[in-house]
Amino acid sequence: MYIRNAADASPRLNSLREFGMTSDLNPIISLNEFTYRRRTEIYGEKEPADYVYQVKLGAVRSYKLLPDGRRQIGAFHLMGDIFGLENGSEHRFTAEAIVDTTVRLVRRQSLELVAEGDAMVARNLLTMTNSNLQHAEDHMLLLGRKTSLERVAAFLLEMDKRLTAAGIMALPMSRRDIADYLGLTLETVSRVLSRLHELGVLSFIGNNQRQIVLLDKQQLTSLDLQN
Amino acid sequence: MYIRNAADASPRLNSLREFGMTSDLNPIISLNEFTYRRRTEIYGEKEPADYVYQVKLGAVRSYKLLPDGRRQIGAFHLMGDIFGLENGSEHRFTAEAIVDTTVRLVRRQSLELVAEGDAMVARNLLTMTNSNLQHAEDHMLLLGRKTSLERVAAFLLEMDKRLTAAGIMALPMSRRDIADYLGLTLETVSRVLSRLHELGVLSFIGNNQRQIVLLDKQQLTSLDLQN
DNA sequence: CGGGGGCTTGAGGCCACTCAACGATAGTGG
DNA sequence: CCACTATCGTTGAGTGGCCTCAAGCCCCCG
Repeated sequence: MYIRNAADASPRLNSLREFGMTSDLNPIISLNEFTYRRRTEIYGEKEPADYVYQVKLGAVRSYKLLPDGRRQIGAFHLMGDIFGLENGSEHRFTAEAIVDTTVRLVRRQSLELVAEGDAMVARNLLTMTNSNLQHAEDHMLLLGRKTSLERVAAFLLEMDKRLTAAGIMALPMSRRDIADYLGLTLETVSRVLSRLHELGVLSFIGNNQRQIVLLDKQQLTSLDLQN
Repeated sequence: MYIRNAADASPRLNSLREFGMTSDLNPIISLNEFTYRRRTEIYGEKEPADYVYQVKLGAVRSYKLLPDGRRQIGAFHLMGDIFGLENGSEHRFTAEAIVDTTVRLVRRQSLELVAEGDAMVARNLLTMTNSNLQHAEDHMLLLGRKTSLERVAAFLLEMDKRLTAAGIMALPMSRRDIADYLGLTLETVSRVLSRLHELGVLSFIGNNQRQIVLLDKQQLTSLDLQN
């Protein structure tokens, strides 16, 4: 997918700061916003990585596909997360909006140009790449060696840290998304969640199966078998 | 593990170059060699990351352990590979010599100091971290979604690129290592290799089950279901 | 109100795991 | 040099955890 209408205009230094990609002496970089409707592609695997994105509102999934349709989601990007940052010139994942999502975007080239002259920015790039790496490393352990129960527990704890407000965790993603993130099937995810419900570890709000309250995080933690 | 006797001496600019971590104007960094016997730990998970390593001779496995002993190997480091490069101050894997292994090592601090002043070196650090990230991303797909046959095929092709000489691939690692890398059991790995042997895709040299000739890489590739 | 997507639950199956036996090899010590 | 032992690899039999297939419900949305 190519950016259709990034011809918005006025670059804002404020936003760049939020991007974590600026220090005081930088030239101004063009920075735009764009909104994607739910279930639309932001970029595809192997497309040129011309832009770097930050989620302003919404949620994004990054995944790889096998020829026969099997899907592995490598990460969910939530409010504030930066994604699409590749070193090579091509994206290594497909990125899709899970719900209607507004992103800020910067040309990769501008970013590189700034990084060239500003050690602080360059350092931020490295730090970000490194935290992506750490996440992937932890996820390899989960995918290679954990049971379905441990995977779901780890998922709930991860999401809890990232999107719980007022004790309620509002998941933007479907059971299938969770399954493809955890290397399971959607039925298995559903069964495990039911089991955790029966165990009194969590409970659902109203009839919405995506709004969850974690009643016993300690038990969840003990189920996960952390690192 | 801490470096016991890195009191060798003369820093060599040559080696630093090989390390890919120098350009012409750098100060000289102390660079030492050290040899680890097979099955000894080079560093442990959560130990301070004081050194960065390069395999001069031998092979290394990097892994995470769960409390009950389940192991996930994140990467094998072969001749020329650099490992132990973390952004944070702690190692995120345990690294062990698979066979007797000689490494070059640099203090992380020196490296950072040089990177500070030399954009070229800083760039190399980012590139290296990024290729580690790419490997981890591909491995997540393998661990989350591929069958045992596809995993072993992918493994063989990966190793073939890295350590085949004169048509013969001499694996330094055991079946258990391979299994823990691929998220399988050693028995499954052994069975799949036997099957590939029967299919005429590969053959073993002599009585050594670790020396393999790939007879039909094309078929292997089609078994892998690449990315 | 009709249709489709999302979630749950049940029944049955299969792929990889577990447990076990055995042979071969390499490393160790007398 | 040889016996001893641990490690490594293969193979078979049986099990089980997760997958597949299927049905049914609910909710949202057009």
